[in-house]
Amino acid sequence: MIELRHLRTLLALRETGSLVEAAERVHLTQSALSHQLKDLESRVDSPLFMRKTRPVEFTRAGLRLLALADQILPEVRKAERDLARMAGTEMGRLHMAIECHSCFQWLMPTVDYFRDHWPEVEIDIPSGHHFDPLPALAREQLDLVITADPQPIEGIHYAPLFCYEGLLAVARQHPLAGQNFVTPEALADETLITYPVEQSRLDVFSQFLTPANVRPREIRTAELTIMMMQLVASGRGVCALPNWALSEYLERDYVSAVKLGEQGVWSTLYAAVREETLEAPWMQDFLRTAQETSFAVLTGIKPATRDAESAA
Amino acid sequence: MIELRHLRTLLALRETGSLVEAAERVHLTQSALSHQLKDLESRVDSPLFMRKTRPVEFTRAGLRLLALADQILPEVRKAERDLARMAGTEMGRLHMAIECHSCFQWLMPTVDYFRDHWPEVEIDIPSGHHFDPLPALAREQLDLVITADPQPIEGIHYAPLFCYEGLLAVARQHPLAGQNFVTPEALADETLITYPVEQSRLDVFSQFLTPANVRPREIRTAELTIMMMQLVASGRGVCALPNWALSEYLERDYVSAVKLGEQGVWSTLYAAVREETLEAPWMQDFLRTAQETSFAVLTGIKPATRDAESAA
DNA sequence: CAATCATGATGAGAATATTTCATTTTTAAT
DNA sequence: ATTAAAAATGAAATATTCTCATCATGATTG
Repeated sequence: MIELRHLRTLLALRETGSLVEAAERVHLTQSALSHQLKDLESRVDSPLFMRKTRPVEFTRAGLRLLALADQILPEVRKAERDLARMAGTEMGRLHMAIECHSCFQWLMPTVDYFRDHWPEVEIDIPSGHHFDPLPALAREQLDLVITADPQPIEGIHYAPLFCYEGLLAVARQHPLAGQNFVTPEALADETLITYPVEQSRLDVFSQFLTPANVRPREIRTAELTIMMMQLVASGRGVCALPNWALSEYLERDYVSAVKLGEQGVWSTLYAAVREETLEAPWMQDFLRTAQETSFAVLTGIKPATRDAESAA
Repeated sequence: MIELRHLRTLLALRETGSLVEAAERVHLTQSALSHQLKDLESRVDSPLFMRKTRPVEFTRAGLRLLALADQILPEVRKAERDLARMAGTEMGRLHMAIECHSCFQWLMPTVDYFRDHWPEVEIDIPSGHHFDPLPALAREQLDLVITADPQPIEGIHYAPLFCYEGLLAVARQHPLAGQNFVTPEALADETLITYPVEQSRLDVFSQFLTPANVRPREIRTAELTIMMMQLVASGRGVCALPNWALSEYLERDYVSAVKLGEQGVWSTLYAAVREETLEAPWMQDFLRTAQETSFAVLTGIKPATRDAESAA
């Protein structure tokens, strides 16, 4: 007999494209998933997907099960929500901090969904906090932190959301436009536009400029992505942003983008939560929604793994 | 996390009204079900039903889960059907014998459903067989037998369908009409109308008249229930039929009905199948459909799940 | 072209979860 | 009250699911 567990696994597999990552998402080992899927295949007496392709490719049987999963798992979630509400356990608090400034773009739909469906949970993104988010999380001043820099802290769980590449946005007529990639040194004579946060929190610095010991000629800050784009488009500077944050401007040929170094600069975003709150049904729901939403945002670009991207 | 197993159990519990019977239906012990439900209640953190009433009464949380079950289990079954078809395993044969003559009433919808959804399975109700059905089942001449008299035979599984009471239909003006119950002796002067089958297969004889060593004055036979009803209504005899077969005539005050003896005469109908064929997905589907349909007939409820499906 | 690396498969044993058995408690009926 | 049926319970048995360690495979790279 098919069980919901199997359907959840298949969804994770479709979203991640590999057993290893799917396993991480459902909190199991790769081995467990391999066994589970083999068992499922014997139950339905058909292969479900091909393992030799990246990302995995589903068979007709696999697609049929995915369709079932898409159809019923949301209903199951709805029911779980209703039940959690009936249980009448006092609902929690969800105060978030977001280290990655561009994340508002895909986080806001998740927050909206959440406000609709868990009205009892007090949701907030306190701005202008001066404390370090991760310790504040451990101290229970925060309940969730979106971060690209997971530090192992006792009692903190990091749920991976997705992987993205940082690109350098430049004006279309800029000499760097059209290059395969830029070297750190090439930025020494540029004006770099960033969000107004510490440099150590910006991937361009921590993963690109600082290791090469380069500083840009000038640094300007802007609050909003659209403002950065205007500055870049008019040739008043360059800026580094996640691929998905740039995609809409690239499609409209508003700016150009170049890889940062030959390998590119990659990060994985995590949602950090305390292990106790991880169990709460609303937290589970939030994380799954966040993962799905981010997946949806990214699918316009490509599957979220580093290898898949750099291969392309 | 909720699993499909839990939903299937809850459905069985609603249909049977007690743990003992629900357990039988899902092929588990009463103890297992008690544990499983307690576990489920702790997962959703609410009681699901009251055990002190017969039949059990569901709480709001229990009803919510039942609604979920009604919604998604039919979809799961559809998927399983599609998968069985994709697996391309050769499809079986379903030749049935029906010992209980009135059963055609509720069996026909099941057969129709089945023909639509498992066109590959060769379904047939060979009539006019002269052999004993149960041995013929063991001999693989038949694949399913509807019977009220389960004899333990090696390799034969009896899936209980439902329990019913045999009632005596009499004319509205008949002296027995209105009595609380009839004694076997009261039938010694009556004309008894039966289906044209061996007396040993009729509950009135095997459970009522024969133990009291009484024979009715005369015995007439009729092929169809409606014909029996006409004879009874016009005072030309009495006849014993299952409560559910009589209900439509009782509602229209066409005839009256009396209990057979103080305790009544009760039987359970079983679907007998060979253990090997029990596993086949189409057989599972047939049995579940038969159980649901018979349940629906008994409660007078049209099963919503079937409607939804046949609409699609 | 070997060496490396990542992915997925596999077998054995560990850890969980589920089920049964034997028994007790509870409830309803006489 | 007494009894019979139903449900709960604890412990043991069983089944299942998972992890660990390891291996095979294929791709990538120097």
